[in-house]
Amino acid sequence: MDSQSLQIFVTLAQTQHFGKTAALCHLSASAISRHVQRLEASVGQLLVERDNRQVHLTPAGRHFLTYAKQALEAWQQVQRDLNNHPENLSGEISVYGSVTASYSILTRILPVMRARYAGVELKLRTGDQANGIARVLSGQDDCAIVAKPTYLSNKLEFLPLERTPLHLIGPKDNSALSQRINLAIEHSIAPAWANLPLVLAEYGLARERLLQRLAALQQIPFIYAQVGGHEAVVAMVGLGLGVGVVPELVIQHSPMQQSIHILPWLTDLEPFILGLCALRERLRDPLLQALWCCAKPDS
Amino acid sequence: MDSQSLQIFVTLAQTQHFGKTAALCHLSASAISRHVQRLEASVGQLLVERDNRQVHLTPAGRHFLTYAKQALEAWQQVQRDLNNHPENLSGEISVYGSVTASYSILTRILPVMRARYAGVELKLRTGDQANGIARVLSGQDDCAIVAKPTYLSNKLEFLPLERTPLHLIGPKDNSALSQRINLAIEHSIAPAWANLPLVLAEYGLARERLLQRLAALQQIPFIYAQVGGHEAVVAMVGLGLGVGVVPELVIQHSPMQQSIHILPWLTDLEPFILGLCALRERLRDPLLQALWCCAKPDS
DNA sequence: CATTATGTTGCGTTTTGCGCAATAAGCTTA
DNA sequence: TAAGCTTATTGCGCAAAACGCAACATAATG
Repeated sequence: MDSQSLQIFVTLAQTQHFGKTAALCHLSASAISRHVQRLEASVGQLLVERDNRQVHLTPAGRHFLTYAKQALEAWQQVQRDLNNHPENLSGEISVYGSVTASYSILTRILPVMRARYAGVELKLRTGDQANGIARVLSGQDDCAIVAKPTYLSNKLEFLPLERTPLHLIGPKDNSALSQRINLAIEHSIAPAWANLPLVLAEYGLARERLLQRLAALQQIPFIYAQVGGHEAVVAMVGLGLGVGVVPELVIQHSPMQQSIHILPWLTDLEPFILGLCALRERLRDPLLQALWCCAKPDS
Repeated sequence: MDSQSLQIFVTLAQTQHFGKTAALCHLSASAISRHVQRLEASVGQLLVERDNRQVHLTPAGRHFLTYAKQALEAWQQVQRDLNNHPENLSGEISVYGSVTASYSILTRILPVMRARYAGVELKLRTGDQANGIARVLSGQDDCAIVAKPTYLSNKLEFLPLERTPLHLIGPKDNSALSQRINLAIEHSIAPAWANLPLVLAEYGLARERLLQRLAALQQIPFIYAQVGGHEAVVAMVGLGLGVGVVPELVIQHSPMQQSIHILPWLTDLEPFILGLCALRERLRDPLLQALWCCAKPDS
């Protein structure tokens, strides 16, 4: 028995759907399936009636659900008690991050913070994710959602939260560029980087990794445009202006998702590790600690 | 959070000693240490004050202990509920196994059975472990504690419970045999099997694995004696009559433990997987099911 | 009858957990 | 004070568990 499996079971009971549960729990459907199977094996009883079309709880499952909810509640309670969350804690923390990062990460953290510390105001500042570390170091913001850089100042503390791969994307329209790309893909021809207009972030990890990689391939890139933020890269690529490298999360949350596609080149770029970053010194602030605790997996 | 870690924490709180906790939980001390560290990390609070000489709980640890006990109790309760243990279940089950097997495995299962089903009488029959499967197949006993054989009849169900390596043991006295062995070990000489008196079990997995292995090495064994049961092998080896192969568990529980030692040869024999074995057909009997549930790890 | 939606299974890869051995740190004894 | 013991922790190699992907099975839908 572990809290993750219980959480999954409770979610499944709510959604009545493996796929949706998988999305909510950041796992694959097969992982959900096996979690439930393990649970059933450990109690020796069928908990969920699966019907390939709809899922609903068995009587045993309903009983187990009340247990699971109570157990999770007790677990959260003991965590609150031990960190003796001063629920009258109040104040303001500023969090810096890209729109996308806020979307995917903050949506999980914010409700927990709200519930535990009604008095704490989170001030969200959005901008290019690549600026995050600088803004934390300079004290402009209390913490930031950033990708873990290769080297990290030891003044900073980093809490890893999510991992997302980097993809090379291209436009999906009927432009000459698209057709050239598709032709190359169909014939499994390596891309001609010197003729492939590149939309790059002005700075940041995605830019570095792409350029390093091309250098290693002894290719000279044709940089068409440099923009601030991955969201802008997706937008420009979607408009057919070139190809670019962005984290998968940005693609998933982009309104232009339909206008671009992932190209089968450079598929082994090192993925982004997204997480919270703050000055180690500042982490002694109870407000930041509270945020840190809420952000931790298995909160 | 998982039930194993909670159980470990509760045990540690009782024993106040990592080593003893490790033994009780069938783990190494380092594993215990890391379990506690994980727990502390997940609640963000020191739970145990370690002093390299004595361990005692912090205030947070005492609070967590009450939680852990309740959580484990609730978990056991929900398992009982779901299997709707008929506490007035009564009857008799016969369990066959060697003295050693009973010692190491039944001591864990019996208390649980007693607590849950006061009315069920467990009849323990001891004998050579190697007979277990035959006795179950012939219906003489309801179930047996046996080592998992290479091939298992599909009429049988096997529930793995413990794993214990096979060791080659020799006498520790000052006999000529001991001296010859020690000399060979000191000079890293391979054993001369043809001159090394072997004490073998009459039949069973340990015998098979040893003989197969020697055949693979193209060695002709000098079989000095064949006896029934691993315990007897240890006894004869302890008396200085030869060397033999027995599971580690048998050594640990043998009164002759001081008279023998493990030889550094044949160290990679496939280990024994000890567990419960019963006829699949008979497992529908609620009494056997009850025993099965109590035996399961994480009961 | 083909199609779509959805849960499960096989398989290769990654992550986690474990034991062993070395280490560190306190207590006891000479 | 130093040597010896006891006991928790850490580094490292390895084995088991968990995960994702893709293929599969099955039932509702058009």
